Amino acid sequence: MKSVNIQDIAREAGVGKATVSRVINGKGYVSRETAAKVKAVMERHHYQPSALARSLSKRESDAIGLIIPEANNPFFSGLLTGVSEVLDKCGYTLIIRTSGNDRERDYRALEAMRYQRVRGLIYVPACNYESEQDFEEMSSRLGDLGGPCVILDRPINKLDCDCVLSDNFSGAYAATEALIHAGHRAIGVIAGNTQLMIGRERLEGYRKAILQNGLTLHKPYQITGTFGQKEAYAQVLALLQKPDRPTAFFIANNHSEIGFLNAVRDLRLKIPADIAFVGFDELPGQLVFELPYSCLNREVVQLGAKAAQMLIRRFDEPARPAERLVVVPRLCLRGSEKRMPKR
Amino acid sequence: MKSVNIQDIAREAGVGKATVSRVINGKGYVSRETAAKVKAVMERHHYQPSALARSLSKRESDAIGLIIPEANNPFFSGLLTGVSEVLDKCGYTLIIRTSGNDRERDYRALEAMRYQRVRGLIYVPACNYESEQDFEEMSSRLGDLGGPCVILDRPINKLDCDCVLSDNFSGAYAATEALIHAGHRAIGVIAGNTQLMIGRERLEGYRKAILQNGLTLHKPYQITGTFGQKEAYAQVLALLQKPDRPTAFFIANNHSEIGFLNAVRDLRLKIPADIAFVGFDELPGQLVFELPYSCLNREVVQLGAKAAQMLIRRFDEPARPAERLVVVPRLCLRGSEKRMPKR
DNA sequence: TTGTAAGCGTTATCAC
DNA sequence: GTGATAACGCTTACAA
Repeated sequence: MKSVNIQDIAREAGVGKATVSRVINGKGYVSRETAAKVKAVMERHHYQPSALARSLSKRESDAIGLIIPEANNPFFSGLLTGVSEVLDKCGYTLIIRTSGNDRERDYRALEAMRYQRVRGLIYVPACNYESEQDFEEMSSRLGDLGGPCVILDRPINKLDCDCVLSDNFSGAYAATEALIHAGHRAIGVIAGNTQLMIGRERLEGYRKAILQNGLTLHKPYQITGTFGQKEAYAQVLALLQKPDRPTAFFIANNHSEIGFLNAVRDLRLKIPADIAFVGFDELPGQLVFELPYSCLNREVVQLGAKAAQMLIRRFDEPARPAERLVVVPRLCLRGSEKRMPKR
Repeated sequence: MKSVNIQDIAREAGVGKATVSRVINGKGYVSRETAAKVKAVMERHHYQPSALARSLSKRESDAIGLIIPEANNPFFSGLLTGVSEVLDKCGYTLIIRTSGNDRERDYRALEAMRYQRVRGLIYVPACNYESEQDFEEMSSRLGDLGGPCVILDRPINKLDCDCVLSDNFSGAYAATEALIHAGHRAIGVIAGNTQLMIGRERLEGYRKAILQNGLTLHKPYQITGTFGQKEAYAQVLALLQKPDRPTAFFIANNHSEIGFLNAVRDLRLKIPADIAFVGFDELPGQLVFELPYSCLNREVVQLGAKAAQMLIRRFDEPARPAERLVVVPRLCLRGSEKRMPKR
């Protein structure tokens, strides 16, 4: 890591390093000629100041941390894209870390960010840290960070902090209602991970829509606590083989949706003739194959961009009360929600 | 960015900061009791040293840069995942930046990495920098970086530098040969971006396979220079409507494959009965939908992990000759390559 | 308008 | 074993 430093430049230009610093930062008085001379020397040596030294000296880094559960998931890589675009544009540096949805790794990621003295953090927590103890722990850790934080996608209750969230409840409500409006009466739900708050919110949206529309909740139609594709597959397969199976499903997440689709395929059912549904988020490749699957659509890249903007804004107005942006997912009906006349 | 520093700890523990430093780094002599005392104070204050100061002092940062064209693409987010896993495990910090396949942004990314004084760089270039001038420019910039670099996926000719590449030629050759072995004689190619070397290598693999197997190259069957889905769509649509159309295609990349599939769908052709193919890389969602599309499969996450390992290894052995890892894509035949008897 | 010098939070080199 | 002290490369008063 040996390279020319400000001192070298100063010496060669025959000025003091303060002057070079002024030139670099374009502030403070410095005469036209001196500036030109210094610039020439800098160019000649391809001089690039050290962010390390600069941050240390200014007591303020230009690095921003991003913690996401996984990079290899279209939702999170969409967030990353949005964040990255904004930060690039604004001249910040992006430090990224994944938690694998694991609490310990999440803590380690937080510590790594503190170690790097990030100016701020954009954070998709591995879980919601709901118990009193977990919450305290998390509050303390976020406090130790020493900079602002924007919580993204997965809320942490009671945390007085900027956040960018989805309105999971409304989304689920709208999706379920779309099925009702299409004429369905027997509607099931595949709720996904109800350990996560977003999972529970979606389940509640479904329930509310059912009840508000004069239908009744039917326990066996509610597949909850399925965390992955496999579990969803098995449970959907079982439910669909019963005589009084639902005619439609609201499917609260991607993984479950894939399990569902596999089950439907194995049972040789037709969508939507035999079974209808509305999902949450586009499936990877759904647009590629132009499949007529209805879903709740979130502008994922936008979500990430918003979070980054919010964080940057917070740098300028540290005292402004915490902001809470809740984005309502857009319902995209493409046909899979339809109720077909009995054949 | 105000937090307790090594001085505060030293004062409170009643020792010198050198001692605290020794405790932090676990090297140098320090008595059991002193160490315990210091550790207690550090814990009490949640003390975390500053990577900034540490790097500056050691003249060596633990940040590693990653430059990729886009984050929102399964191939690159797979690389990112692999890189990230290895770096996390080895205690490095990951700084990421995207180029959008744009040369200027690529340069800016490189500069950002230098600014941050990354210890090393993992780099998927925006293009191959093939002209003499571009090459010189790039060499110089990589040299200025002051640390080792691993080139990933897209080679830069003549650059004496570690790299992790795919054997595009062999892959294309194998894919084309699979079509030949399946009984096809009229085989086309959709070569994608022949501006990029990987595009040309794939085209060459196709050509060699055709010739080596006693077939002849037919110009109209070779769709080259298509950069995206739209162009591929239009050209495939045109070609497939000709009377002497190919019975099969080797499709050199994802975007082209999507264009191809759309054209095939719009012409109501059946795969593989009417038209067969083998693609390069899995399509996003291909596995989800369990589509029987044959392709060349690269262990993407592995590729990223390999690059990271190679970089880290280079830190320890700076003098070792440049390493060049060329991974041969694995051919996955799932049915779309078949030649069906004439109906 | 410019230079000097005192930090910023570490590590590393010495003496003790 | 331990503690001053001088780097590291930069910014920022403060003088000049």
